[in-house]
Amino acid sequence: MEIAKTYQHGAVEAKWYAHWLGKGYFHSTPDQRQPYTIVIPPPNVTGVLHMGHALNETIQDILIRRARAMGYNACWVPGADHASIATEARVVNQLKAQGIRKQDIGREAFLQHAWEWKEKYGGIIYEQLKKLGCSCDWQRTTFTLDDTYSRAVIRVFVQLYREGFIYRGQRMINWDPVALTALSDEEVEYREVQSTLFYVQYPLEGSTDRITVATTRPETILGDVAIAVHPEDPRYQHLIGKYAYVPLIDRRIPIIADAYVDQAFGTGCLKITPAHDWNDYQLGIKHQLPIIDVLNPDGTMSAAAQLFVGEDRFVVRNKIADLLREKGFLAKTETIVNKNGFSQRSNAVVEPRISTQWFLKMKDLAKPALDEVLQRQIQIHPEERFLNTYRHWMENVQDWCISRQLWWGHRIPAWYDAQGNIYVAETAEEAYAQAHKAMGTTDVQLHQDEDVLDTWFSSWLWPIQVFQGITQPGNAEWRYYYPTTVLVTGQDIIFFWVARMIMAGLHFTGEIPFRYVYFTGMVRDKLGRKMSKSLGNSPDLSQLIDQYGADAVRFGIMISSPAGNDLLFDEKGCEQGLHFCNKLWNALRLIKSWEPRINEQTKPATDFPIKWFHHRLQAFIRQTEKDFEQFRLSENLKNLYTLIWEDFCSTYLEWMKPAPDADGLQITKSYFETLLQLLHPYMPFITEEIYHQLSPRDANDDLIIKPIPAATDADEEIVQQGLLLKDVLAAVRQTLQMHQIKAKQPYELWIQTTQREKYETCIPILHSQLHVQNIVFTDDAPEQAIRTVVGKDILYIKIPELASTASDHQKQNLEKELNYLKSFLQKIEEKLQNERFLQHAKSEVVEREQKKKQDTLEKIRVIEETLRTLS
RNA sequence: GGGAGCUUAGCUCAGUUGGUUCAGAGCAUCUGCCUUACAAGCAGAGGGUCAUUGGUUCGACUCCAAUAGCUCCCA
Repeated sequence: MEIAKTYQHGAVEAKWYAHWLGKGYFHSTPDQRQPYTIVIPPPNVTGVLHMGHALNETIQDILIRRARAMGYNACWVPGADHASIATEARVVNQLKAQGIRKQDIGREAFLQHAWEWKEKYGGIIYEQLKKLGCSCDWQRTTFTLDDTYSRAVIRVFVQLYREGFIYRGQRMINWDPVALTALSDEEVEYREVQSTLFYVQYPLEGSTDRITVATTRPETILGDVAIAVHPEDPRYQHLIGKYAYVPLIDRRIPIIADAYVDQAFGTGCLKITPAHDWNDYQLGIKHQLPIIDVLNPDGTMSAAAQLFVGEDRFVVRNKIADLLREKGFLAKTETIVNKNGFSQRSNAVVEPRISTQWFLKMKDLAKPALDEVLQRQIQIHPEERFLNTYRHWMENVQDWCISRQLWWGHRIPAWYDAQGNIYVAETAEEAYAQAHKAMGTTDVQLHQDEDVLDTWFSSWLWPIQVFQGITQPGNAEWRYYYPTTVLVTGQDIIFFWVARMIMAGLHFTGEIPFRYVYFTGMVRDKLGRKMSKSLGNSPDLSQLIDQYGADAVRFGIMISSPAGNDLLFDEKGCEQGLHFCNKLWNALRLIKSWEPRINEQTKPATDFPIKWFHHRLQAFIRQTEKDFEQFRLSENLKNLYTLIWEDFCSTYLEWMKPAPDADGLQITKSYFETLLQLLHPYMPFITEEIYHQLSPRDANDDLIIKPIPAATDADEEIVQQGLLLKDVLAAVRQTLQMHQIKAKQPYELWIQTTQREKYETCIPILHSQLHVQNIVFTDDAPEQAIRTVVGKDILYIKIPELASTASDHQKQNLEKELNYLKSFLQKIEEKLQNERFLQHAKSEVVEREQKKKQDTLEKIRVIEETLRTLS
């Protein structure tokens, strides 16, 4: 069969994905083997795959494919979360475009629209994962709003409520005035913005003086209830205990002292607005100040504000400033940079707001979750970077606001009676039963809480509930797959997800949810900027795959992403991947071209290449085992790339030319197969394709499931001999090139060495690689020859017409080398003469230094001799 | 303001227990090649005071401290 001259990725990738699926290779069921389990960090159902996902999912696929080939029962569970805020926002917008408001159609109808939306767009991300080659067990696809999953969420809510972890209370929370919902602390992003600092003068009671307060939020002065100064601030001692008037509305407020106030900021006077600022809220409680909420939920001014009622907070900010200026209360303004909180989902400026919400007490849940990690029951990679972050958050954890004022999500299973009593139960029937019992009558009307739960309150159960561990505790699948093996996720959701999954795992099952956590960095562009929609610097993944092929894209992503480091994505990497595919393809073409020629071949003159590559390969397989233990995927891929390109293609295959015999061909194919196996996790499609092109295969003989052989011991001696041979080849070629000797020009190679046996087996290779006429061993320098030095050996290139000279360049190089060796030697000698070194250093170290000294002396002798004959 | 991390070749990064046969890779650059697998290729070359300063040590890219610059997290 004729093999195409270039590799065509498109058709090949579609073909093999369908083949693997058809064979059921991705599907896992419990059996005798050890499980290797990964649960996908569920992407938003609203999402399309971006580069961050691509990095994440590629890593997971690499781990799962490797595990599958190492004989584990590999199970990768895919799925998505329902993304309350994001999805609801999409659906609301879609309805708005049709002139429909969600309040008008009601909860039921709205949810129907939302489900339709989910059916239509929710699967996009799965198709993209398939395109990328992800070997997920699609039969296990889970969605956080599935019926059973929802039951699990409700069940744990009820459990935690009964255990006293969940409470309902009025507290200050982060409010998203656009999405009209509470947010958790983690859903707020703080970013620097340019703001105006307004210096507002408050008239003092019983005086014509004024006190000046600096604020970036003049609209909130309408909610001011006090002015605070530092108790030791000499400027304001006389004012403590006095009263001032809020400009424009003339509210009489006290001037209080509190050490919290920063004397250096602004004027050293702080206005206190407990309803609209976290710190003011605390101060308000401490000093028993009233709370005046001047904002409506949508960020407009409330009736309590008295002025500008119903107008937006940002509009009012300017209007108030103008009015203050007009009335003479505005002393001055300056521009400053401060940090504002933004909603991760809607990007609205978050408003601190006092509101009644449901909270989960975190302290007692966090403690065991921290301990397990500190005791390394769960190992974080890379640890040095993220363990401290994890610990810090866990030690300072705040209660988690878990209610959201939305409809798309798990409705809070709490019912209220007319008196406001709360009944928390898994079903309405149970809630009624509770109410009947409590009230001693069946004449009760209950109303369920309107709010839903934070999306993360469902996804923290993910590793347990994808195996029904909550709804069917102790079931066989759960027992088999849980705890899962490794969680791969971005460092940005360490708190959202990782920490809470560990808490949930320990609390609900008594076991950790996974043994390893592998954190990836952020994907940035090649200039180091975060990828974002607004910058437009995020490449379209589908387009990238169409252009380069999924294998090349996976290669491009992995080749530059060491664990935990940010990945500076550059399309160049994909191009390199594409070239690599081409290289592999051509290796296939070469090997296949040998097939019809094996009969012509007699036994090769040396089996050194075969021996050498065998040991080289064994050493690599062993190293690979270590690399995967330490999640050093990028390094492993780099080394594999070099092994294939340099050692296999440029070295081994060249050394086997013009063609091997039948046995040699067989061995060559088996080497190639092993390389393909090692590469398969990174580049699944082309490796499977080449595997099948290389030899006819039985029906169930596919690379994806072919077990990777265990490494045998590598003979370091033979590996070294290969390196020597490579050095000799390079030295001769370099010398020829420097003397501008054409490749076809005949010459003789004389070798002066004390390790003749190392050369002898390789002479046929020297002949085939160097087009040398004759090779001889010598003990003396021949006449009329160019010299070059390899280690302790001297090579002479004899060309009758050329004088016995070296180029200046070559001399310089030798001199440079000599200087280096001499200073090297000096340092070794100093060391060996140093009493304290001999006393303190281990005996192996001293021996090694002595060996180094001998070797170096020998090399120096050789170079000096060469230089002498050159001059 | 509190905390963490980073700083090695033009760029992106390796360098695992301190001991110059380890200062390395890829990309980029330069030179020579259309050698019958591959020009998406082959064969070579150049390039670094390992941020700075001090300390520990017989010995520091590696450990410690300070300084500078960068990044991230938290408030």
